[in-house]
Amino acid sequence: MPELPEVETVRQVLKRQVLNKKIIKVDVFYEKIIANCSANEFSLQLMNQTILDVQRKGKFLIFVLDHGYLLSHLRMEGKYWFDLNLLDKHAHIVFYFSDGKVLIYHDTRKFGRMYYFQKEVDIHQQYPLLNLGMEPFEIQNGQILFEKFMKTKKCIKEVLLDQKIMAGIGNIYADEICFKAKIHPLTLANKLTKKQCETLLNASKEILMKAIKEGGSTIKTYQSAHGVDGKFQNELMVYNHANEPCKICGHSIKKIKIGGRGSSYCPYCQRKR
DNA sequence: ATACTCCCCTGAGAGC
DNA sequence: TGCTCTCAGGGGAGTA
Repeated sequence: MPELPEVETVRQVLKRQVLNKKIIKVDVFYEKIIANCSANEFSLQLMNQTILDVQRKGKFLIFVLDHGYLLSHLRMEGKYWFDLNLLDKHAHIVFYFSDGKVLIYHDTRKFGRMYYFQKEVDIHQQYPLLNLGMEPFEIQNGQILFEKFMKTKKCIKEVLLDQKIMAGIGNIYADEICFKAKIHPLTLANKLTKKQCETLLNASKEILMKAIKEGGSTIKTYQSAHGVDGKFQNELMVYNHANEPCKICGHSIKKIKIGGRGSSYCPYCQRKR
């Protein structure tokens, strides 16, 4: 669920809540969340380590510890809570700190994944970060996108969701970016002009920045922290607005399936060319 | 390399 | 009430 703006919001919340805390115990109730080692080893490795920083790359959270790194991908429903009273059957991992505080990983659909790496490894050269493309903010100009798009046969909506090409964009923001750039989501990426690539890149940066500023989008159950709603859902132009009039032109927002994902767009503002 | 299809999970809401 | 179906901010494996 969470995309770059939501993960960034979670990162900021985490940084306030767990920075410099020392882990004294880790309970893993659902082992498959731990992707690259056993739950036992995971707990053992984390014990007695202090959280020195919380970083982010794309949709991955990176807990920097004194002897290693903990990577966390929230996928669709992953979230972090800080109150032991909120423990329920969907709380899969609990970190206990030396000051008596806790960090709970909660994930209704159990899609989220965590990875532990020793400090010696360069995590950016290691799966799963290895294949991540640059974030829109790191891309200087549309020319760079244009060149990447030349090499694919996919439509722009699928390309925006491909983390290898650009990292951080998910289904909500992909639709919003296409709308802002006035590009039909089924347009083949290799047919986009350099000017459109420039527009698309700028739209990506603007929308993601604005969303971060607003604390992300709170749709359905998702919250950056328990009881904390984002505000960007109020700014959404097409996502979650199927069959409603377009806020710009009044035509009805359409919803179709692209690559198995629901895709909303305005058939008038985003005419195919 | 790319296109499919299916899978991992649970819950909400629609339709009957 | 209860069943069945579809859908959901993601990503990966297996197969042609």
